[in-house]
Amino acid sequence: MALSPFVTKLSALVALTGDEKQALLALPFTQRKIDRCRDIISKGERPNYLYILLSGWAGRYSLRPDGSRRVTGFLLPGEFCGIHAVCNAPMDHAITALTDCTMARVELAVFESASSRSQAIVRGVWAAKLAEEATLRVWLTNSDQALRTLAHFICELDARLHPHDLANERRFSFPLTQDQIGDVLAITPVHTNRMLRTLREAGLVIIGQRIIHLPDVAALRAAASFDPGYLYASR
Amino acid sequence: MALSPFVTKLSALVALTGDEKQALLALPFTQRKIDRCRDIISKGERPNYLYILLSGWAGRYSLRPDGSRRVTGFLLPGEFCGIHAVCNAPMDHAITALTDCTMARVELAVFESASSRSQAIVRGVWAAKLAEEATLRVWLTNSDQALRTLAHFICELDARLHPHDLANERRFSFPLTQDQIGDVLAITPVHTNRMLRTLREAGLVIIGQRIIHLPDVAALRAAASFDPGYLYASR
DNA sequence: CGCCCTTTTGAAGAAAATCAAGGGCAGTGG
DNA sequence: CCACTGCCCTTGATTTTCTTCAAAAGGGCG
Repeated sequence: MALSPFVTKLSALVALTGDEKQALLALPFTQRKIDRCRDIISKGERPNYLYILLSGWAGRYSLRPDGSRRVTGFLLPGEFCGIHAVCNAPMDHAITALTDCTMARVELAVFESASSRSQAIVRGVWAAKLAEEATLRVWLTNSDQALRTLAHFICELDARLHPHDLANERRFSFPLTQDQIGDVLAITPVHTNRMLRTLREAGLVIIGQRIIHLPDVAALRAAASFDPGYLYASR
Repeated sequence: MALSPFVTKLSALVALTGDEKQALLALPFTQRKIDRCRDIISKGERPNYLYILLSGWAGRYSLRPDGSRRVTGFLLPGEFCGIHAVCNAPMDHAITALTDCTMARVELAVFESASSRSQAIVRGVWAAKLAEEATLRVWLTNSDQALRTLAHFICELDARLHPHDLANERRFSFPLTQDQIGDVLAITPVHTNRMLRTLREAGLVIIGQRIIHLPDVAALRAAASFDPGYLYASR
């Protein structure tokens, strides 16, 4: 069931019937692997597909006049992009593989015909879009202090990766380099390193060997003033 | 023709037929004035209307944990908000009157029935939404240096207010205080003042008496690395 | 005039960038 | 098996950018 992460993701946003889930799982798609650091969609492109991330982490980014990169959003397994294309607009930004990725591509026309038969699917896509927009606003609002921004970002990743996990301690794969984190938070890698050290010394976040350990999620969320409401993942 | 700014705005994004324009102008609406600094839509609300700004400037904003405000987007005459509500989601942010405003409200059901009869109107709304999203990404990407961010912001306002003006010199009403600009750029009002002085001394931007004067738009755009493509206002 | 709001400027301090240098570790090739 | 290389992480010292605190000046309006 290769598309099942997509179904899981949509189910977190809206209630889907068994038939709707089956329809999604039955969508025809092509699959391909993308190496880390390669673009999945380039700026200016007009994609003809709905792209669904099956494994790995990907990111939306833009370039500054000086050539530096700013990551403006994340794609985690089950999440999608390319929807842009419904109005045939060129991409205003690019999407890149932050780790090695596996992507599924569904032809837009095929997906549209499936969604035309289900109001819930349409609402799910809308909800995902709204959450993305809300996330952009949260990132804008939170960009005042690097330490809190970093803590908030880690909370967001945790909440998006484990929407139903109620435990207060977490340990999960965290494949980003400090350079990449810097591109996300708009700070230098040196400063990223120092802020991570501060969080480590506070006993809130330990990263090592591409694994992150959060000994006390509640304390981390408090430090970050994190409220997951903007992710619209209440279901 | 009270809704004509709305028609003008949509026309800038998609081609509308005479019939479509007439249908929009014939939409029933209620009108009201909102004083500066008062909220138009609050956070958490589920608006039942499409709100169209007829005069004045409004802004989307969120509050930080410390109570300070971050403006995450602008509404200029003819632009709208409340579309959020199509999926009955609560507002993740609030909308406030940055100056005294006049707003029109159209019942969502009424607007939806009008748009169901015109694919162009639907595409116009989508295009506006995409431009808004692209703008959020540009703001995120550009938040590295206060001077360039300020110059870029002024370029954006100019481009949105005068999409068809090809002259290189501009003079127009600019009702924001330096406090408000600070809330937009996420810098202190003191620093806003200093950056404005720098732009004034460079002969790029002169603000006084709620009027802004741009003696050399091309030079300002160059200094800001401003490219209006993300506004999707090519028409 | 006197009040409030806004703008302006100065001086000191905090936050983050920049510059620079090592160190660990995995993979590669002799 | 070990040296080499490339990538990533870590830390220190210095400089730039922006904030904070404080004070004063301008402008519109009762």
